[in-house]
Amino acid sequence: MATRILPSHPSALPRTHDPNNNGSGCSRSNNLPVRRKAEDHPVLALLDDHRRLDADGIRRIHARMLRLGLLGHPYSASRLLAACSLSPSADLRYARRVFDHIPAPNLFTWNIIIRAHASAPDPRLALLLFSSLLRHSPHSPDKFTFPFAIKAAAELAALREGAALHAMVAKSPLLRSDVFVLNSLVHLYAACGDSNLSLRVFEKIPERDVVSWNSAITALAQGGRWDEALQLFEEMDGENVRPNDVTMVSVASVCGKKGDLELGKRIHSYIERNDIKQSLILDNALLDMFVKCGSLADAESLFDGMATKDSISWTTMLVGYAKSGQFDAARRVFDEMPRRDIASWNALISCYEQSGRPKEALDLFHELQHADATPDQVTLVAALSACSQSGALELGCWIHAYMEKNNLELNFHLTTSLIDMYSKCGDVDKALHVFGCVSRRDVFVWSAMIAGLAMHGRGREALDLFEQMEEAKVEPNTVTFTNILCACSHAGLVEEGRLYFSQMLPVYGISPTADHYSCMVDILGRAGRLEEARGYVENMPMPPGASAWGALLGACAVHKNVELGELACKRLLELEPRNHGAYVILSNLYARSGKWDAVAMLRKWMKDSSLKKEAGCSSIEVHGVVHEFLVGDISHPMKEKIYLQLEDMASRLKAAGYVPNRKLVLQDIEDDAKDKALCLHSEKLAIAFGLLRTCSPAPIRITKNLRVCDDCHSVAKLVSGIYNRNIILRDRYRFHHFTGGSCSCMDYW
DNA sequence: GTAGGGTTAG
Repeated sequence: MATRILPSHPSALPRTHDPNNNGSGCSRSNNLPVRRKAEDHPVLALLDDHRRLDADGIRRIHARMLRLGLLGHPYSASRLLAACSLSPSADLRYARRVFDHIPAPNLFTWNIIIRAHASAPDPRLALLLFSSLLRHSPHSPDKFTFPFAIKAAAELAALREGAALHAMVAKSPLLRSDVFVLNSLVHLYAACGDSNLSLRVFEKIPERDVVSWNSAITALAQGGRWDEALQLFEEMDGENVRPNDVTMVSVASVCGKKGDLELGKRIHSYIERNDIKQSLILDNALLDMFVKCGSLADAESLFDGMATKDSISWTTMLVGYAKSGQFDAARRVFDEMPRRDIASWNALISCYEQSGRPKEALDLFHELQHADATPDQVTLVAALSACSQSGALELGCWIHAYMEKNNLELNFHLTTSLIDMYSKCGDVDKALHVFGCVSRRDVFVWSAMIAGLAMHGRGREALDLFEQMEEAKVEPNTVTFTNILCACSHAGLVEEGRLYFSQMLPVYGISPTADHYSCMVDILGRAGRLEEARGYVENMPMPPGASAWGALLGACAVHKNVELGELACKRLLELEPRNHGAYVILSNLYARSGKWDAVAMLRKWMKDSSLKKEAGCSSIEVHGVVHEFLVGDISHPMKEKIYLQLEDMASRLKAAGYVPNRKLVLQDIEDDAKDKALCLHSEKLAIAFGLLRTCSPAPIRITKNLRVCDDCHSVAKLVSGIYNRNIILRDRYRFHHFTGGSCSCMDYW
């Protein structure tokens, strides 16, 4: 902490105790009608009820006190400072100016000004004032000072400064047994993320009060030690400390995090039985608990009965509906709530985005531009993630520019989101640019960049980056390794993949998870080493999941191994009976191997079991607006032009010798209809729209929710040559850059 | 001589 930059405090200057100096710069008149002690001047009585004073009232009293010379008296001055620091309309800059003009502030005055800053937006000032107190005043901090200073350190999660304060406390017998001081230390260590230290302090408190227990329970709750938090709650009883509303807030929050509805209901009735004080915060915590436990009915009935509600109450209900898929109800709550703050917007935007509804998320983000709220970092992370999902590069760029224009600080989270957005929207070089511009990178930032290079098939660069990450002494985590293995897979780097996989545990201390094994299956399978891949699946230390069997099935489809493919598909379907993709890949495998009977059988079976395929959906962004297409979509306002463009494409492709790949159509229909179904695939509609609405040299960027089909892949290649346009297509697994008639994936995906 | 610590959403 930069305590040295503290501006010198006026009180630090040597002072002569001139009775005529009232500290206001004017000489006191000797002609006061009645001489009275400054401490009981009637004007001070006006400050008694400072909760009711507004800024003007304080200013008037301040002026009178100046005229009367009362600010030269430490006690009277402290009364004014208390009023202007603690009144609800407190203006801290004003308070600070008053403080700076008090000639000899007493300890009470120091405590007030430190307290006021500890819970203000910049708690660093409280710590600066504390160090100024130490260095420039004749007073020593007391049992009142420390809780405020420690609170400031807690707000900043400043472990080093907090520990220094703790060390000072430990030297004084009076301080180290004061329950207020100790409670604030329990809170401090929790806020710094060290629940162990927090508990150590708690255990040494000689006479614990309810706040001690609450602080310790909260420390455990926030440290993810839910069961221990509940255990501590039970222990309170044994020590004859009655839980209060604050206790129950933490306990309810733990129930929510555990998702334990039964326990939550018991807690709810405990609150009613034990006459725990009602509070808005407690009601909100219970609401949140019911929502997290998935009981909307309980949440609704509590919400309906609440006498007062704030935007947290409304937002919690909104999230409840959204998380249970009732987006109309969520939107209704959003529209009905009396006051929407940025958090309400964030909640709905995030819910859309996290439920795979990026278009709704971005529509709402657009709506926010005209609303009475300002996007914050949470908003932008959610919006960027929605851009990533739908491939909305233009909007993503706009958000990036918005951040720069508004000097929004690029924290790790936002940096990661930006890199992820640029990578997933197809502009990995822009992602690299962002990566190169930030000076500090945590493991998530590095991992996102490695993932970006991986999905574009730039495996070598991804591995180089990993080496740089090691040189920068950033420890990789389990996600980093998934991304590295993914890079090896997309670039066909078999030996490298094998090497990194084998080093995970012995060198990096990270146990390979099912995901990592699946990546290995993918790496080996793609390279045609099917038996070795099968060995990985069968010798995993955990039961192989759908992703491992899926990787093996995909590899079998590429390398036309029907027997192993059937086995992998069977195992996959045992785990995920409704995995439509598995049937499609198996059917493609049969078709490629000329097993038409099997194709027909599979087709019939799928029809009989009325298995619904996840609808293929392609989106393309033009001038900041995302357009979505389903197969055969006729809902777009420009549908006539799009279908004319498709006809143009069909005739030019035919002239180039293209034959539709009917084998890929699973429906039992005539050849003509098959051709039609093929040419109406969502990615072709999006390509047609892209040809219409964008101009060379801008690439046509398309995002597809499923794996791109063989036929669309061939068409995209041809279109890139015939129309001389670059097409960048992102499918569920990777990017395809189509240029001059060929694709960056070398037809291997 | 005055006062203090702990709690809810995204």
